[in-house]
Amino acid sequence: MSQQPDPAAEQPELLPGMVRATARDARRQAARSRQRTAAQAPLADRAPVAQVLVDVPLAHLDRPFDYAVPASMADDASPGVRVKVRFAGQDVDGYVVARAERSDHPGALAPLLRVVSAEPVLSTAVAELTAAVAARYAGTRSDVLRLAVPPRHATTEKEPSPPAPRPEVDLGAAADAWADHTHGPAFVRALGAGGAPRAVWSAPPTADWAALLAQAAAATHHSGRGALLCVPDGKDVARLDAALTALLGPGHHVALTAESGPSARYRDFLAVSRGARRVVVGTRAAAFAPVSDLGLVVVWDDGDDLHAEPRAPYPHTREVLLLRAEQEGAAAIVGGFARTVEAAYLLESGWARELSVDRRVIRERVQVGVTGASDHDLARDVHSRNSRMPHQVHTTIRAGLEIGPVLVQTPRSGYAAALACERCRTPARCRSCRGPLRLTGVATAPACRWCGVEEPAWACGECGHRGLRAPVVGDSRTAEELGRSFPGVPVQASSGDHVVVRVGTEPRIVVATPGAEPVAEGGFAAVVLLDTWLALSREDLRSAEEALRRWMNAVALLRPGGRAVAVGDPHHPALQALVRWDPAGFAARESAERVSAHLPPASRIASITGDPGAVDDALTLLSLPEPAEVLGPVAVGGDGEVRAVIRVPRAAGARLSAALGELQRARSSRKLDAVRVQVDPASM
DNA sequence: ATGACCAATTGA
DNA sequence: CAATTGGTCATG
Repeated sequence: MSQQPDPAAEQPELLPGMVRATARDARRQAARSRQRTAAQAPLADRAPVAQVLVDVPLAHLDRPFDYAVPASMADDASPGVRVKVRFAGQDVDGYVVARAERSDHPGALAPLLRVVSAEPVLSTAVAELTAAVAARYAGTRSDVLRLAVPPRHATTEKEPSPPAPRPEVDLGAAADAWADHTHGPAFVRALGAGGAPRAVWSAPPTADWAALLAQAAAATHHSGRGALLCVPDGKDVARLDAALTALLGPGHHVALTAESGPSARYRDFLAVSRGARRVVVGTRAAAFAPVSDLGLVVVWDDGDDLHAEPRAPYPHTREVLLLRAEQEGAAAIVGGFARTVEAAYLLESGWARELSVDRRVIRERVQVGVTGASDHDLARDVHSRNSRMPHQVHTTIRAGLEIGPVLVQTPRSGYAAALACERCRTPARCRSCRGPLRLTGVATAPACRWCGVEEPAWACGECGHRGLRAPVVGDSRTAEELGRSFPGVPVQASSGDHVVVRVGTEPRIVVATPGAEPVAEGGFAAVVLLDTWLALSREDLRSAEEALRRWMNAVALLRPGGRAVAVGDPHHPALQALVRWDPAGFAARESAERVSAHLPPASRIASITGDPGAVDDALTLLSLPEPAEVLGPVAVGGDGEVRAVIRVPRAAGARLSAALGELQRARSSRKLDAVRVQVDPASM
């Protein structure tokens, strides 16, 4: 034991802070001797120190603390178990992350109060993952842990998790299923041989994506490793669940969804954490599932905003899974019918390879056309059904009904609040600030959403027309109109809380909002996309990417040989990409545009939101990496809050996250007003 | 968060 | 001079 030299003895001229530090040392010394004299229960013979992550919401306390392990808890207090400890005078919950022979802590250690349960619920891999996710999103580990570990359910914990039967996987059949994809069979064989290939998968229209992913999971299972597949919603979980059951039989996999209650949720979690189930499918919450010996992660349709966690620190499923793939050496598939710019970036950076089907093959499978409202129709009747549903829509539906069911996709009602010119569909904008106009009430004048100026005498800047069109054409009205046009044909609506999951082969019309499209047995005979201009008029960075994703997801439901028609502007790049079925080209172009506009994923951005004073303090406290740009702060929402946006080149992304984490720790220890920090916010 | 501690400030 | 308030630091 070497004695620390007393700084006061060597440096006569002291800063005031150092004097305080000496006083602090004296206090600490006193506390130490007090504890040393306290009566102690016998400690564990081996590894008497437990490193514990305590569940406190403070950023600057977000690290493990050492505790003494009483002999009575020596066996139970293993890494991953829940414990109760005394912390800052309070009894708090925590997780043991490791056991050690000794501690770096200079003082005496407080003992663990209690091992809540000997069930190890936090695996080493997931513990490391939560650290990486917290660092990446400048959040606290305790917030991430709440997303990763479900609440305990004591009665469920007593039940055993029956082990899965030995799987029988036909690796050859799995490779064959992917035969029409370039490199597909090789990819699947690599999974089966224990490899960790990484792919961005552009699924071709009509593909049974769930069956293909099930084959990939089965091949991974064959290699003795686990697989984790995350999809946007419960409907997709059900579809993948069914595909896995069909392929592996029951008892090999588990489906985790938000719908199941706390007991079922914990039971399924335990089946995974105990290693009784190695194939897991679920929604975004499943991204943290403690799959043992993880061999493959899959995110399907990563552009769907359901993959963005709405709770702090707002992690995205794709990012969580890609972190896992890196940390656990697993293979990865980022798949979808459409392609996000983030997926395109994975290819550009060489992190992943492309899995796709030759475009010539795709064009043989489905035909996609665009039809605009003809000038003739517009001139005759601007309000008419004809301009919204041109002649070609009716012929496509009629031809489709000869063969089977027809899907009509219509944007969600109230989906875009912006108004547009009734005649030429140009979005209506404020004359003073160019902001979008909206209606605040039924009998009021349109007003600007940005500056609030009213425009009672608005006229279209493009065509001079004075009529405005409110974009509220609900799916029920569309269904009504179609019912009149096709008498005798059953018309079904699928949207919101009335989602139709499956339809059969018999002719019918299904009117669905994006994301609520049913799957048709054998595929739809025809697909119609209405009001495409509406999705494109949205005020968002990703509106074109998002629109194309929704259209492709609908068109993909066609049967081979099916036809689709979209009503819209044939010159719009998103519709051209749809017609050519070119998700790769579109994403690459968007990606290039983002690079030149310094937007993600080429840049990393973060937002700081809160009261003006708090945001100001935060920006002062923040030591930004070079180079960085601060935009704002600007007012956001009606409650007096402001938001500042920080932008750095992607290479400085990790340093930005670190600086923001440092900011949160400094802020929390100095009791400054809270600000909300979001790294890569889902929407701006 | 919560508490301990110290220094500066206030009031009689 | 004591009582009160505010800032800083630590939490094992």
